[in-house]
Formats: sequence, structure tokens, C-alpha cells
Amino acid sequence: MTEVARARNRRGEGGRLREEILAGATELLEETGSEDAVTLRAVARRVGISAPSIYAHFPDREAIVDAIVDSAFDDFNTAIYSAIDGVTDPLVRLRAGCAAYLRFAADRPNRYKLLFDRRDLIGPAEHPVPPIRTESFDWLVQGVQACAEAGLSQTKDPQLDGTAIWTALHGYATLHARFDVFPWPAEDTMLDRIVCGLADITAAGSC
Amino acid sequence: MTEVARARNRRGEGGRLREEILAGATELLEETGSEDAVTLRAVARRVGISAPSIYAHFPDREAIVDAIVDSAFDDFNTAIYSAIDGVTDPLVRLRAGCAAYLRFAADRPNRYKLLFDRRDLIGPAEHPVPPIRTESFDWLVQGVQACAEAGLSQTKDPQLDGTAIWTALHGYATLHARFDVFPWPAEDTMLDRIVCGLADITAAGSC
DNA sequence: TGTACATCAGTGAACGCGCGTTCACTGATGTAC
DNA sequence: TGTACATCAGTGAACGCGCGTTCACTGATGTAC
Repeated sequence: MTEVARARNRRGEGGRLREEILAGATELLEETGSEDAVTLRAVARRVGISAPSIYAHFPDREAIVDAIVDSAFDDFNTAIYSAIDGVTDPLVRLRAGCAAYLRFAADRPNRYKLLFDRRDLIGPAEHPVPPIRTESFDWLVQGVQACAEAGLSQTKDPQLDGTAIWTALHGYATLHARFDVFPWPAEDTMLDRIVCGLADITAAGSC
Repeated sequence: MTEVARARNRRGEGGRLREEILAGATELLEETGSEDAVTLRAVARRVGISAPSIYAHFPDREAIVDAIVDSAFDDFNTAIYSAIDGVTDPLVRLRAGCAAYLRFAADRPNRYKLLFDRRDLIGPAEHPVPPIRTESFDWLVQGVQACAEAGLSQTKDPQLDGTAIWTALHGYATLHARFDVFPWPAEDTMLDRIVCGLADITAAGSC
């Protein structure tokens, strides 16, 4: 790791360390895939500071992880919305969003895991699950709706179908990342199957 | 917890402690939902023995968790196969299996999590992911196939569709357990949507 | 039937570790006069 | 322009904790004679 002494920030720039702490903690989380790896001491080692210095910027350990989760949600939403931005054909748009979803999960599995796959499913609930950030989901329902309006889908319930697509994408993303050995179909094939099957797509072409 | 002194096993019955250790560890895992909660000391406290006694029955901490995972897979497979046993109508059988899948996950979320949702997606891989136990999966592909042979499904690829259904079931099971707050559709509705959409069911009735 | 003894099922103390957190502190940087 | 001083950005030692693991041990149970 970083053994070189780190230059102290200048006066008034102490806030920089906050960014360095977050960056170090994020690296740790992405490399190890474990929230437990984000200890104050490990973060401090990575950043090149002493552990108590962190208290000037975060009240406790959990606050660091929370901050990372927030920025992970932002990244995730940006990835999806920039993939569908400007795409007008509803079916192409829906597929592009789903493809971006899977790409994000495949490229940064540990970051994705942080969003929907965190610990304590039931657990002691000391830290209750934050309300799900639904902007990660709205584009999906709207996408199904748009396909229906364009006559490309026979959906009877866009909310239901959007939810079903979400669960399938999530299930595929997590299982695929976890079980390399399984004989997975090609990602595009899987994507077509999920979107066409669950959004009731009737158009010709890939479906 | 158990404060009463535990009676020592009689000669030749030392093996009993192995079962007590497994039972205690399983309780711990199901109550907390965290593999980290299964420490040798916590298990020992629960069972009412001293921590070093565990070494007579398990070489290390990880061996306990591994043993629990094995028995969780057995439970899971039993739950599904006993639900479809004797059901001859292919579509009813497929739905019954999927329903049993979701019921297992809903009733024992932390046990389910142990099967497909364990830690270290990528991680340091000190303990490589065990090969997936595919008997948990075969019934699904065979179920789709049977529907196709009975003229109930238009599937073009039972393996693909079975995989897709698996991912959707898994995604639904984990997300539903995790986000109570989300406006989930009724479980039956979701189940129909997944099975009918992804297995290309053409039959009248619930689809 | 009685007793010496081997064995089995555990125990208790101790080790070194990494952790979160606290506390009193240091020393460079900038500012007031 | 020079200097005393306040402030800011951190440090280093220490605390108590729970952990996995080791080690030498104990004392009840059963067995051989």
C-alpha cells in the first residue's frame, strides 16, 4: 500500500481528506466485496493517515458506508439514464436501459451489490434498510408503458411487468456474478428473453 | 440464553455434540442472517459448552458454515421435490415447484440466502464458491420441457427459459425479502407473470 | 464383587490479533498588530 | 517588516472488546483383572 508520508492539507483545505477517505473506502469495498473490510483502520492505512483523523469527517464507521452507498446509487442511475438518453424508439430504449443495468452489474459487481444486495436481510436491524431509491426503477415501468402505447407490447399491467423485469435483471446479475461455472446463455440472449417475455413484446425482430 | 449447566454426553456419545453445535450455529445464522455471527465463541455460548470443545468436531470455523450450507441445500431440494411429487399436469407441476421455491425463500429468508446469496461475489476468494448444486435447477428445465411436450408452451429453448425463470424467482425472492416498503404485487400474481411470460405459456386459464 | 486404570468428553487460562473509540498532544500555517 | 499567537490538520498511545486457536489439564465413565 501507500507507504510514503502523505502531505498534510493546507489550511482551509482539510475537507479534502473527506474525499480521500471516501475514495479509499470505495476502493476497499470494490476490491474485497465486503462491507466488513471497510474498517476505520483499514481505510486510514489506505489513505495514509492515522485512524482517529477520520473522526473529523465522519461520526462513525457506518457513516462512511452510507456515503458510499449514496454515491453508488448516483453512479448507477447515471449509467442507466445516459444509456437511454435520446433514444426514442420505445423498445430499443427499454432494451438499452436493461443492457446498461446488466453492464453496470457485470463491470462493477461489488458496487452493484451495495445497492440491492446488502447484508442483514432480516438480522438485528440495528440499521434499518433505507427506503429504496425508486428513480432506479421508474424508467423501467415507463419503458414498458411506452412500448404498450406504441403498440409494441400487449402488457396488461406495466407496473407488474416492470417489477418482473427488475427482479429478473437483478437475479441474473447476482447469480451470474456469483456462479461462473453455471452454463449461462449469452447475455444478449438472456436480455431478449427477459424483456420480450416479461414485457409481452409482440414486435417482430429480436423477439 | 442457556445458563444451565449442560450435561456431559456419555461415553461413545460424544458425537452428539456435533449435532448440537450444528443446531446452535444454524439458529444463530437464521436469527441474525449474518455468517459473521457464527463465531466459535457464540456457538459455544449458545450450546452451553466451552469454545475449544468445538475443535473435537470441526477443524475450523468455516467447516461449520459449510456443513450448514449442505443441509440447507438438502432442505431446499426436499421442499421443492415434495411439492411437485405426484403432480402430473405439467403446468400445475411447474407452478407448484416455483411456488415452493418462493415459499421456502419467504419462510426462511436467511436460510435461502445461504444457498445463492452468500458473500464474496468477487472478494479475495480464500474460499472459492462451491460448484452450484444443479439438482436445485433441473426440475425447472424439465418442467418447461414437459409443458412444451404437452402443447402448453411455445418455448424455443427450455434450458434458456428455465434459467430465466430461475433468475426471476431468485431476484424476486431476495428483493422482496429485502425491501418491504416497495409496492410488491401479490406473490401469486408475480408467480404467474414469471412462469407464463418466461416459459412462453399459451394455455388459457391463469395465464 | 472390588479396585486400579485407560479413555473419553470436555474445561479454563492464555496467546496475539484487529477492531472502534477516547484523549491529550503537536507542529505547521496563517493572521493581527 | 517582524513577531507573537490562534487555529487548523492531524498524531500516537492507550482503553477494552471479541475473536480463533493452543495448551495443559480434569474428572466422570467404563473396563480389565
